[in-house]
This record gives sequence, structure tokens and C-alpha cells, in this order.
Amino acid sequence: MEEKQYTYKYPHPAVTADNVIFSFDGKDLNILLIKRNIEPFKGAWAFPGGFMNIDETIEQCAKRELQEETNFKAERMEQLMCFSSVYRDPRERVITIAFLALVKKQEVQAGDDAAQAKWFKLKDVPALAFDHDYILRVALQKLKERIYFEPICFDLLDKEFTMTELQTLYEAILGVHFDRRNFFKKMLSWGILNKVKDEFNNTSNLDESFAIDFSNSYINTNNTDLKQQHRKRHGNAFLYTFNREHYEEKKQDNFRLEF
Amino acid sequence: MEEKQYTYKYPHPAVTADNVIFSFDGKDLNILLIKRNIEPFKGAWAFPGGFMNIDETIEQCAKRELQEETNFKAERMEQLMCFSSVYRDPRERVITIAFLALVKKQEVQAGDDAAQAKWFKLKDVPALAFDHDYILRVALQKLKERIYFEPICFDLLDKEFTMTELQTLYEAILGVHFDRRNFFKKMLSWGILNKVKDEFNNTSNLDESFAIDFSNSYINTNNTDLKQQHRKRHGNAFLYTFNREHYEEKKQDNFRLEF
DNA sequence: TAATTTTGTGTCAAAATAACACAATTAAAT
DNA sequence: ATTTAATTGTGTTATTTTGACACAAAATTA
Repeated sequence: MEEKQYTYKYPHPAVTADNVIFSFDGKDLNILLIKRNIEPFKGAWAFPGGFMNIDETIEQCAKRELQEETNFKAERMEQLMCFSSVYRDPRERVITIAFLALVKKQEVQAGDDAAQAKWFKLKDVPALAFDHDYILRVALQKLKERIYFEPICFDLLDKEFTMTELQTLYEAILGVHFDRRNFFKKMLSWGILNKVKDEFNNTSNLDESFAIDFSNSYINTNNTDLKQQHRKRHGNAFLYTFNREHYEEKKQDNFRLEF
Repeated sequence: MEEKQYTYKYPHPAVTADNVIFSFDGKDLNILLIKRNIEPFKGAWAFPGGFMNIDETIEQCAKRELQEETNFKAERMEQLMCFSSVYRDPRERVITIAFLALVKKQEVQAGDDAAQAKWFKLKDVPALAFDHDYILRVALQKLKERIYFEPICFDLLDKEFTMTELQTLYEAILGVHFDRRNFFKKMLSWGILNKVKDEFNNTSNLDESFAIDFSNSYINTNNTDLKQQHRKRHGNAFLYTFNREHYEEKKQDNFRLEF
């Protein structure tokens, strides 16, 4: 068996990408972890990730690993930071570029590596392999900062969501509590939400993009599978959708998602 | 002559750190560029940076390169992003982690590599080597975002500065114009600035850390060398210092530098 | 059937923001 | 030396935004 050797004049580190994958179950933020079934840290939980191929960017690597290990499609992926402690991996010098990946919550299927994969509520996250505890802390910080500049919340929610769900998500990320009426006011004042016409009884009086949202609303309503654990829709809670086109317009004029 | 060889089973990229070094001349943001005197991109301007040693973190690398190439001490260095386009360096696969470095403007002395080093006003920046044009755009974006969360402006100003200088810097970074009176009010309302007792005629009435600031104020006043190009102090402009201790206290209580 | 939870909705006081001008001082120009 | 131009410090007011606060109707749960 021939084993290829790659030689360099100076030592080179290996480079990996790790994905901190967030989702939202309607009540808490969740992150996806995989149980390592090889050394080092065999048996410990860690972020999904892997080595960068020499002919791909680190972004492509992160995306590929996400696909290979979870089959998820991320609504948003962005670089978090490079972690490069010298001894963070006992095998060889490995630096990693961590990514923030936001997905809509979905059932995890065992990945290719057959390692166990599981959603953890933030508060239930165990001690992690490598320096992943630290990476998680940085990721949470980044998430908090990002929410001021980008409408990332909608990446975590279903296409249609209630205002209460949105508020709960904001509260989960920022760790604060909002008065419901004030939250409603503020969100609506941005003018980037469309009220969805409920197929049963709601009379809504918004003037745009009804037809579009209504056309497939019941499809969405059917696959609220996982969310149902926490989404108990008392009364006839209005459903909203995020109007990304409108948001992009407003963004041009130095519009910010202040909170 | 013996040439060491490092071999790996899989190809490894080389890893560099590049510093986007910002300073402020009292009127414009400046960045430091070095003229490359070796291929590739010989003769082109680029950010100072270099290869990571196998026994140092990428942060240590960035700091070392800053020291070696410019002898500057950065008030703040933070990771910008990893840039990893496959063909960004024609020599071999090289990924770089770019850093944002904020320094007080100072004379550049020719670096070790004897390459020419020079401050450029942002608007005068030429086309850059590698993907450094892109890196610069990302750096500017980051700078804009950072200013909302951290008091980075003070890293670019002298220990003592006038309110007008501070305003000009904010305007340079954010690309907007503020009403002077409103800007004064807002800055002072944060309560993180100390008025410095002018050694000549100003009567200032703040109640803390006078003695400290006054004790070496004239030293600072003497070395406003480079700044003088733009700092024409009409009238007796008050001098202020940033009270970092006080800021750190306030930061605990979810205090933000909103603008 | 009763108890509990969730939903939608409006007012008002307080605080923050944004618009606005001028006289005094110093630097630059003549 | 004199004039001109630029820079400095300073306060009020109208508008906008924020934050506090309660209850009745509907759906779920017991």
C-alpha cells in the first residue's frame, strides 16, 4: 500500500473547520454535538467538523462537513474565529476555524461516521472535547453581537412564526426579558414582518405579500413537528413571516436592528 | 547545506497572519502598508505579516510580525477573519488570518526586511497584493461594527485628546456627520471621560483623577508631533482622557456605547 | 366544568434624540 | 499690524423613542 507523503521545508499545521450549530426548539437554544468514537477524546462530545482539503476554502470545508455529518442545510454560516492553541490537539499541530451555523431545528440522523449526534439545550451541554468549551463561549458571545446587526433570528425560526416565539428566541439569545407589548411594538415598527393570513379565522389587514405567504402556509403548518413540544398555540396567535426583500431595502439606508 | 523536510500524510496549507494596522492623524484614518521587495507581487503594497511558527499561536504570530516589521505596539489587536481562497498565493496553498491592529500614529522606521513602509490615508490606498484589497474592505466593516461595542476609538487617539478629535474619528470610521453639540452631550453622558486640567488657563470642574492626568499631561503635550499636521487647537480646546477603569465598571451592567 | 395559561391590545410619563445659533478666541492671510 | 477665516464652548425646545403597566377573550389543561 502506497502512502503519499507531502513534504515542506517548514512545518505546517493541519487546518480544520468546526461548526457550532444552533437551533431553537421554541423555548431554548440548542446546539448539535457529536460523540467522538475515535481518539483523542473518544467518548467525549464535540462540535462536528473535520480537516480542510487542500483544494477547498475553509468555508467550503465547513459546509461540506456540515453536510457529511448532519445532512443539515444551514440558513446562515459565518466565521467565528480561528483557534490556534499549540497543544489543542494531541495528535499534531491543528488549528481550527470555527463557524457559526444557524439551522431550523430538525431531526438528527446518525452521520456517516456513525458517531452519535444529539441536540443539547445550552444549559445541558456537557464538558466538551478539545477546546470546544471555549469555542462555545465565544460563539454565544458572537451570537449576541450579531443579533444587533443582522436578522439572524429568522434563520432559526420556521418560515412562519408567532410573535411570542420570536420574543422567546430574542430572550434566549440575549438573556433578558422583554415586556410583550413593547416587544410587539418594536418588532412591528421595523416594518420587516408580514402578517400571514391564518387559514381558519384570523382577519389580518396588511397590504402586501399575502397571496405568496398564504399559498404554502398550510404546508408549513403541517411540519411543525419538533416545535410542537413547546409551541402551544393558545388563542389564534398570528403568524408572521420575515420580509427579507424589504429588509434588504431598508438596510441600504443605514437601518439598524437596534434593541 | 542540510534542508529540513517536514512530511505529512495529507497536504497541509501554510498559515500566515496579516495585520491591518489602523491609525488616525487627526483627520483621516490611515493604514500601514509595506512595499514588497520579493516575489510574488514584488513592488506592490501589502499588509505586514508573515508565516506562523509551529510553536506559536496565530495571535503570537501576528504580534511578532507587528513587532518585527514595524516596531509598533498595538493598543488593540483582534482577529478579523480567515481568508482561504485556494489560489490567493501563487507559491503554495496559504491561508491567512487577518488581524485588526489599532495603534497611535507614529513615525514608521524601515523594517527588518528593508521594505518600504508607509502610512496611507484610506482614500489614497493603492491596489494591493494578494487578496489584501478584499481584506481591507472586511477590516473597515469590522471597525464600524466594533465601535458600537468597544471603546476602540481611544486606542487610536493620544492619551489626551480634544472632543473635536474624538468626533472627527467617529465620523471617519462611521462615515457620517454629527452635530457637535449633540456629540459632546452624548460622549459626556457616558461618563467615561475625564477632563484634563490644562496647564495654562482652563478651569475644569470634574471631580476625579485630576492629579493623575495632570501629572504627566505636559509630557504628552510635547510629543504631539505627528498629530500637529491636523490638530490646530484654536481657542483653548479642553483635553480629555478615557477613564478605562470606570468604563469597565459600567460594562458590567450591560452598558453599551450606543450611537 | 373549572382552573390555568396564552393571546391581543393602548395609554401615558419619562427619557433620549435631533435640530438649531452665536459670541469669543486663535490661526492664517494680507 | 490688521483683517479674514476657522475653531471653540455652550443651552433650549420640539419630536421621537422608550419603558412601565392591566385586562378580557380564547384555548388548553386539570
